[in-house]
Amino acid sequence: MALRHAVLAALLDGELSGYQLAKAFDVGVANFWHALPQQLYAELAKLEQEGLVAGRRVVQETRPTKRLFHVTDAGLTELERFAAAASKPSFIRDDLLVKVQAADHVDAGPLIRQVEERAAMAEAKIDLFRRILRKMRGGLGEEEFLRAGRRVGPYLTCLRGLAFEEGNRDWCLRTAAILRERSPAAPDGRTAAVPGEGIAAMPREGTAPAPRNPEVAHAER
Amino acid sequence: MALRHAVLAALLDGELSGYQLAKAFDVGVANFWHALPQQLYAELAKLEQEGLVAGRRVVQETRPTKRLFHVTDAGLTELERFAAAASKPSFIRDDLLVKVQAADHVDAGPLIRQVEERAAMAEAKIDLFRRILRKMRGGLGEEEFLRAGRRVGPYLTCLRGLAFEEGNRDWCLRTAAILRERSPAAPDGRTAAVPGEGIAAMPREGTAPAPRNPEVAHAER
DNA sequence: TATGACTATTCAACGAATTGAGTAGCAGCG
DNA sequence: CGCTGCTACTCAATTCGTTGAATAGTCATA
Repeated sequence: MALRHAVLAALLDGELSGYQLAKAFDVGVANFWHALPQQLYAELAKLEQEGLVAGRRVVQETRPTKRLFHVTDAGLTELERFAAAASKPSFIRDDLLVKVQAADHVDAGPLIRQVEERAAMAEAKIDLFRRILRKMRGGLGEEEFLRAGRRVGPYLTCLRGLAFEEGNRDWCLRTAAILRERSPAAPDGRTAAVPGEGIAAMPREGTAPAPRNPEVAHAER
Repeated sequence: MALRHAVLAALLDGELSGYQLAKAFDVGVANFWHALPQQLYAELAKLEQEGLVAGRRVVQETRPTKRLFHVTDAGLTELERFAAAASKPSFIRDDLLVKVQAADHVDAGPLIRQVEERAAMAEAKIDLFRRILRKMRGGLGEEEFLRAGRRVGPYLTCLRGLAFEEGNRDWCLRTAAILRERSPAAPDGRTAAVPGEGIAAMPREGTAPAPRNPEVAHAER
């Protein structure tokens, strides 16, 4: 139930069309949420029905007519309500982490390549975020802007995005180096996986009073 | 289509029941994916049908009978295939970031409280991750373990989780401090929001050759 | 001796997200 | 002149994820 609020938050800085919104949410710049165009159009329609946003039609000379949306007072009230309610914890969902989790059972070559690719993507995002931050604070220094700037919300979320991508890059580079070193093969990848057993991955530590192994009989299937 | 692979990856270190799997995926320890028990039971059933995992029934004295699952050869092959295929970029979805994005339009008090609460949660996870890492590497130093340890996949993903939570904590503390300083009110929160206009949040920079403002006429609704 | 918490799983219903396709005019390129 | 790509949006199908509830025995706590 939070896409709607993400949309409201994104519209706070001025009118946007569904299309512009989609750009903002799609490409890397979605540093606080992610969504596809179809979802956004659908959400805008719902928000408009409920009176939380309002749109005005803008006819253009050379391009298709578009509709620019802005947050209404009711929308602001709803955002206020949302902001005061409890947040659910954020969680990561990342293909690449799943693959690294399985790293010891899987061909290291392609994995290393993907981790390094991801490092490069992170680097690109870091550059982008830095540019955006510079633009937002205008001539001011960061501390100054954060103390006195008019609108710091987007700046703060962008800072989080920056730190996230820096963490990503650092971890990817280190991980790639480690996997490369462990992988006895050619410098550009290409290895057979070394199976390797043991050492529990997940903790499954005694939260309960240690179930003193109540297993008794085994029947299959 | 990656929950299945997350399950396979989690089962690599030994048999788990749906329930145990749910624990691992639910509480903080899901440092590479997140899912609810119902999803996991459903996914296990599908995986079993497709022969990617196999379960054996374990009758227990005092507790309900459970089924322990392990990855089959076909499952390993599928993981291998997955690991070699392209990854989709990871994205963040976080309520709290949405709220901070709207920080300038919203009551600062509850927000600050939530950000600080999140910092504390991050701290707790940091402790947990550090304990897990220590346990995984046994007596060895980190570098040593990463060079020579048998199973580094889970260690590496846990390192990412640790760095993520450290980033979370640092950002939350800084953000809380900034919002507190900007908020003219009592030291424990309670402020009226300062509306404030301008400054574009999203970049919407000229990716296309600068649409030289083709707006012409406005009609409403 | 209730009470609630844990183990272990299943079912149903709903809402959210992804996939894929389609429309249609304009701009720039070779 | 045809091609690709951009703006701007819509529709349908399907899968994925969340919410809520139920069952049923065991164990520790008050």
